[in-house]
Amino acid sequence: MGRVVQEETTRRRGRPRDEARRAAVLDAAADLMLEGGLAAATMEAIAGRAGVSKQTIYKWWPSRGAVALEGLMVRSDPAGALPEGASAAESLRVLAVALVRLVGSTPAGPLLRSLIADAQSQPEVAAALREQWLGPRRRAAAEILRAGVERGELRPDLDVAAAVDHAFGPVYYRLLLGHEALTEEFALASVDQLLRGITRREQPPGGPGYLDASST
Amino acid sequence: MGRVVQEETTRRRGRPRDEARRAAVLDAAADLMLEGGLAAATMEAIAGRAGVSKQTIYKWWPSRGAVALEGLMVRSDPAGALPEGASAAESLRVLAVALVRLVGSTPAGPLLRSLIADAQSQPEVAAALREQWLGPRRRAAAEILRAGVERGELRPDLDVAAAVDHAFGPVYYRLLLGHEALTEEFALASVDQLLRGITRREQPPGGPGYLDASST
Amino acid sequence: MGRVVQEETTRRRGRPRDEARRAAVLDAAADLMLEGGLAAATMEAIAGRAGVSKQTIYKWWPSRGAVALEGLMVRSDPAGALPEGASAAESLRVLAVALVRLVGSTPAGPLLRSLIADAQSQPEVAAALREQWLGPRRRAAAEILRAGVERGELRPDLDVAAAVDHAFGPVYYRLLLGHEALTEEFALASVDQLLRGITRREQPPGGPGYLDASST
Amino acid sequence: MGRVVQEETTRRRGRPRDEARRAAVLDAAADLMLEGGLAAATMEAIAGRAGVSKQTIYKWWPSRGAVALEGLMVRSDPAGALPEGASAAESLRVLAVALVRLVGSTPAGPLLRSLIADAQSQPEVAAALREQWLGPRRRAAAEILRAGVERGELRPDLDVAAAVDHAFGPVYYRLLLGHEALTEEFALASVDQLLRGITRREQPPGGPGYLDASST
DNA sequence: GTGTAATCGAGACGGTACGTCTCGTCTTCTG
DNA sequence: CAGAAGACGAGACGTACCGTCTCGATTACAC
Repeated sequence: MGRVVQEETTRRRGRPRDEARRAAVLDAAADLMLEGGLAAATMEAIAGRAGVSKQTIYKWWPSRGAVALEGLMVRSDPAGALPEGASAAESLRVLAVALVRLVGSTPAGPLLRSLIADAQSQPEVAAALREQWLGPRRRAAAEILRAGVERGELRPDLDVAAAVDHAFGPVYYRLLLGHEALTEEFALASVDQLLRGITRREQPPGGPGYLDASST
Repeated sequence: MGRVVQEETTRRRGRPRDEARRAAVLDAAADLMLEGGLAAATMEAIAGRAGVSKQTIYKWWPSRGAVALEGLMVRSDPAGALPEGASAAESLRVLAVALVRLVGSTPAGPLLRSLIADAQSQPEVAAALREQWLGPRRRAAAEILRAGVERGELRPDLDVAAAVDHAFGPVYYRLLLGHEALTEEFALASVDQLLRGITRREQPPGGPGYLDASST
Repeated sequence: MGRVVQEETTRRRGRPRDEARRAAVLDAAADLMLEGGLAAATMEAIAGRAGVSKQTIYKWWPSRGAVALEGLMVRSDPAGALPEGASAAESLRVLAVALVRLVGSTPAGPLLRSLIADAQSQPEVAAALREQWLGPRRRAAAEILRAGVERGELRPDLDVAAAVDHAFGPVYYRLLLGHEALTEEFALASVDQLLRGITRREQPPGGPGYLDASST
Repeated sequence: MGRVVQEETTRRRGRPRDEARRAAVLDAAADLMLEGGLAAATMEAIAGRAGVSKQTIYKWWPSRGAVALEGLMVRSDPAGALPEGASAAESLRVLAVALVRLVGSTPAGPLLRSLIADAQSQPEVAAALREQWLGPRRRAAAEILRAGVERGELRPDLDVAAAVDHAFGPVYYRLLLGHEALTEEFALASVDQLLRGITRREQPPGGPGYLDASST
């Protein structure tokens, strides 16, 4: 009945983990990345800022990347309610806007950039990032697309994985390269651009016009 | 019309820069990044491998990022001949394939990943990367798109910058996140997906079908 | 006449101290010092080896030195029976051989070396060592010498404290520096060398008087 | 002819070692041991006090013990002139007084105590200490004794190594245990006590023969 | 029996120092 | 005088113990 799993049946021995410190570490890491970029978020700085010893951090996280990843997961709520019964198009737009808001207005942005940077040289970070961050989000988007195909909204020959890349790749591109501002309009334009190519057309011009996306 | 700038007019005094060493440094850096990832390409390792003193490297490059950037520029030839008189669609496809080949089959891939990682914490690296790497490539693509608009191939209300992001963002996304293979087919699919949305349609289905891209 | 103080008059409440663990700690400490030198006998290692928590050790001993000292006292039996009515010479020889056997063939050797090492930087250890270990032994030796003087065996102008140092100093010297083997023969030679200088002679010796040394 | 080995023939390349820093490290280590005992002389404290980075210390010395040993050697001048043509007795007295002055009035005392403490758990320190500190001093004393035997001053059946222990062992004993003051008078008394037993006598003594001790 | 009080294991925690690593600067000597 | 060789200060790395501090479980006396 209870949706909360009974995980406290076997009470572990010894002094229990101090959850306040766990949060302090995650906060400190996020703050430092916000302030000075990820180069400023050294283990020693995190420990100092959090008022925690380095050993405590190493006890619970294997690397700086793991701290950042957990901070990222904590700070990004579980996907935000997708509207029930919405079309694929509408659902994708919600996801895109949520992503931009998350990385643009919360500590999750610097955290995510930090993680992707670390992932370039640390395969474990890359794997964790794909599994814990990217995977769920891509699966959610893929599910939306698959449902759209089934409902006849989208072309039946759709390459779902590629479509997800087309929708969100441009957002990550701007996030990491910074050559242009990462706005909600841009994210919506990316989704709409995708939709223009994959929407099933009996009645062609039902989709949004290219630059009208933000006006929707 | 010579595209090579006359840079040797004023012969500088003293011993001239040893170009052989310059190349050795760039080679060593590229090799190390290929072998052990960018974490292996420390300044000391580069100096040792190149048979050059650290000081010589610092003399000519301000940071490890600068070395990588120059190595990247050296290794990526000036875009390869674009077919004269080709359509915007064809030109973009050529660019996309060239990009995937470059980052997928040459030392430029690891170098580029390294640079983007460093750029997350070093604004100078980010700026240099945008100016020297991204800028020229985006300008080339933008020019192609603008020409396409002028020739009436593409919609007149096209947001050129966004379109460039839509064409190449997915490629960088896969390059950096590694969740799916970065193939030429995928790059072509990205371009085609873009084209489907921005091609001017008197005759609607002239563009390629979504999954037929690679067969073109 | 009972030498054991009545210490159990006021039975304390609560769970009493577990004497088996007390012994386990002392054994573990001694074993570790035997095996890996005193550097191996960390508090954590002792606790682990003894199957006891660190807190239990800190409850009963203030420092590692205190553990070692108690281990040393436990392992060195109460002086061994000195022969009744023996001469000062014979008694000293017995003490010397007992000392060498103790430090050479039992865990007391490493324990003692450990304690003296710690005593160099921890005054409390030094004090405890002098009071509990060195003091009783030196007093026993001094008493033997004083008795010898009174019986007319030894010179009346004997500096007892210095004589004790001359008899046992060389033994500690070899124990700690390890430049030569610490054998029973050597210890006996040290005692005999002392005796040759302090034994009362029928005809006063031509050599230098014992306490006149500094006036030379 | 020159007794100094030509060690600079092959000039090494690169920046030469900074001798000022070498001295600063040795001074800092000695100072710290004087002030706070050897426990205060951590590598980090030495580095900080000397205004030198830790890495520089580790570059030239393998361990804290090595630093202390070199400081000890630097601070104890090469034996001080022994009087030419002096008797064995006089020479030993000079050595003994020099030793007490060294360890009692200079930083060499704490340094030596530190080294002997470390030697208890680090075999390399013990070996270095025996070879570089104890060896030369014991050899000098042994040579004095051997010369005394040859000149007929001392008994021909003298066990030289044991005699050296008898002369200096008591000094180290008091240095390390600290149960009594380590004065020059005490050191002289130790030497004289030894001499009383090993000086050749016109009329053979009634006391026990030097090497017969263990047969008693 | 049922508190009540101490002991004990387990282990989290803030610290300090360790010895290593790489960075970027500097100093000297060699070609 | 350019450049290699490399010494150096700085500072983060990840580890090891220290000594203190919760916890919950256990044990024995006292009521």
